[in-house]
Amino acid sequence: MSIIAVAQRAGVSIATVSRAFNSPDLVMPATRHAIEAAADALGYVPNLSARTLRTSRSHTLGVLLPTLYNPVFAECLAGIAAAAAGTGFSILPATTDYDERREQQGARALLARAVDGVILTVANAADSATLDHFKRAGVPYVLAYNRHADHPCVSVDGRAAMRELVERLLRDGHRRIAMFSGTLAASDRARQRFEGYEQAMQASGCERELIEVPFVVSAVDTLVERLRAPQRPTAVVCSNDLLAVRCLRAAALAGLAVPRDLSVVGFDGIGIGADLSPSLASIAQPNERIGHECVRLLVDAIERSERPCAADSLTLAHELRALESLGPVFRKPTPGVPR
Amino acid sequence: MSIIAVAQRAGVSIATVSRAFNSPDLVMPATRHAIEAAADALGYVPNLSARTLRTSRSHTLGVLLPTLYNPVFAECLAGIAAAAAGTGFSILPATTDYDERREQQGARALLARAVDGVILTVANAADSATLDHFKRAGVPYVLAYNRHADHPCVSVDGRAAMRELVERLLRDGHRRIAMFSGTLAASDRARQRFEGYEQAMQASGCERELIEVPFVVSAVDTLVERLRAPQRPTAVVCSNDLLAVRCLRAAALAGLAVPRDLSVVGFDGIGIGADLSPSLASIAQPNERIGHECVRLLVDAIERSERPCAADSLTLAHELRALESLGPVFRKPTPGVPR
DNA sequence: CTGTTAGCGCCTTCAT
DNA sequence: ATGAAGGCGCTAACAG
Repeated sequence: MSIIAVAQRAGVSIATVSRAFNSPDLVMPATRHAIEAAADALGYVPNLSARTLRTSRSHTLGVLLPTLYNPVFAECLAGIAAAAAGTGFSILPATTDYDERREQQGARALLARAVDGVILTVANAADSATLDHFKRAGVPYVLAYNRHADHPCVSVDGRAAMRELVERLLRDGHRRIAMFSGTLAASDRARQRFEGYEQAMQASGCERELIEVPFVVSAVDTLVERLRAPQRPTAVVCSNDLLAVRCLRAAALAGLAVPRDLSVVGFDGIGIGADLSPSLASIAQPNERIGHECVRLLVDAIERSERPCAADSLTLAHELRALESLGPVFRKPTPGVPR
Repeated sequence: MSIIAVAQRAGVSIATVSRAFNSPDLVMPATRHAIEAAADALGYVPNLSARTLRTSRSHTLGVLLPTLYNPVFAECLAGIAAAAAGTGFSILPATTDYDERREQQGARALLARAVDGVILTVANAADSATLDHFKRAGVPYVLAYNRHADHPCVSVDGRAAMRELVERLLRDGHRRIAMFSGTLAASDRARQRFEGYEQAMQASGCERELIEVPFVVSAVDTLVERLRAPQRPTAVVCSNDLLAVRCLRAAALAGLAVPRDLSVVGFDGIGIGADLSPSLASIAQPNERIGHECVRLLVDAIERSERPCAADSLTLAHELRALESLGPVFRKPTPGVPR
């Protein structure tokens, strides 16, 4: 079933059929209708490969994300998929598992598939071989979650968000506020969030405490130990929700009630957080919307035969989801004996 | 950069270059090497669209899943993506949000993209317009999670799994075991799991209790109410982990300690379950592996120009993950006053 | 406004 | 074992 059959049935040439689909206003309404009628009488579906071969436009967006095991990215991908569906682009997802090599492989695979653009999250936007790769190849791209002045990004201001959060905790009476994070070296986002924590703490004169755990590893044990010590924190801010969930668990294992003895706040706003008990307070990012906006930015640029540039970057609003794990105000803890 | 440049540089015809890539044994080792050398000296990457246009093989697998907000499917998709990457197929994901219309749309979109095969999870394998659609179009497909004698499926035996679980709970001394499920009409899997529950309960002579909640809705309230009643269940088995998480929350809100006062077991084995507190007991499905096997089945068939058939179906082993929310044995509850 | 025509890059008979 | 040549379905000049 090709354009030819449609042309014959409609009694026009194939060029007209092509035009009727691609530049409808270039063809007389009458003939256009005849063509449309013929097309769906025959169940004609344009052949994307032929079109791609001819135009070297694949109408495909590559998506390179760290992992789908973190709901943040799954949610973002859902947003991307939904947005793409509305634009006639399809998406080609790949995950990197936070592995530099897999990131490169993924990039190569996407390039081989001739994607028209790429949406990706990298470890360090400031210095990413993968990013260079796309840049060199002239492939339009947008970063999701990463924030960097030199690249087009769709993100929230993690630094400010974390600063505000810590300021609020300080206002609530907390003094020993620790930050729980994955390896800072492995993620510019975690670093930016840490900076926000650092700034607020520094301004307050309170002592900072960073509990950094090697990536992926559960790290609950480290935390339990820390939470059992006499000078334990009264609040823990986490660089992401998955860590915050573990923090909740560590608190339970350490015999602390959340939020009575300890406030816990995550970052990301993954959906399941609200269903936990205590429900997980979090600095929520609009994950789905981030996906949407990435697609919009990218597709807009592509359709103008351009590439998104740093100036197109979007900072979306975050929202402190003050759920149960964030205590209302801090009451002086029973010293020594928690629980 | 096309096959022509490679041919010139290697001093052979384009036909030979094509063969060197597709049927290496048809060309002399010497010329083959020359071609390979030329190819990667030039950084040649075959043009998939041209190949697809010529062979009408897109080397793309459609993936139609209910949602990525449920980690089960995100995990499965990760498995699919990983497996596909190893086979030269790429994947084209779409989600349906459990909506019949979106399911149809998705199917149409995949068909329009000329996917070579489809991996999907439908509401009811026994009667699915979407499935018919693919069947009629002659598109090879494999069902993930669904189980039905007439279709190729990769799944675990949910009925048996649930039966075993309930038998174990009965052995542990539980008598009032309730099942917590989404709308049974909306999912054949939930129905099969319920059947397992039903069988075991019936055999034991204990009274069955199905707590069915409308899809998507949080349903915590319904459950809290039920758990506060005097004749409350001592164990709740859930048709999936997301519901089980809500059950955990409902228990907390009802003032019940899990597992002391109530055992809760989910279904699916989503990764985050193990990090909760109490950690979520669950009948774990090998989600990633389900994805892998779907790809394998489908690709094998496609490469033989066939379609997977019902006889190819795979039943993978499930595993009862007996984590904290499943109490060791049941101790008679303080009647009337829980907590 | 519509038709004719020349490829896009590749695979695949058919010869040799 | 290799080469020559046709055509997959479509778009984009170029004519008319």
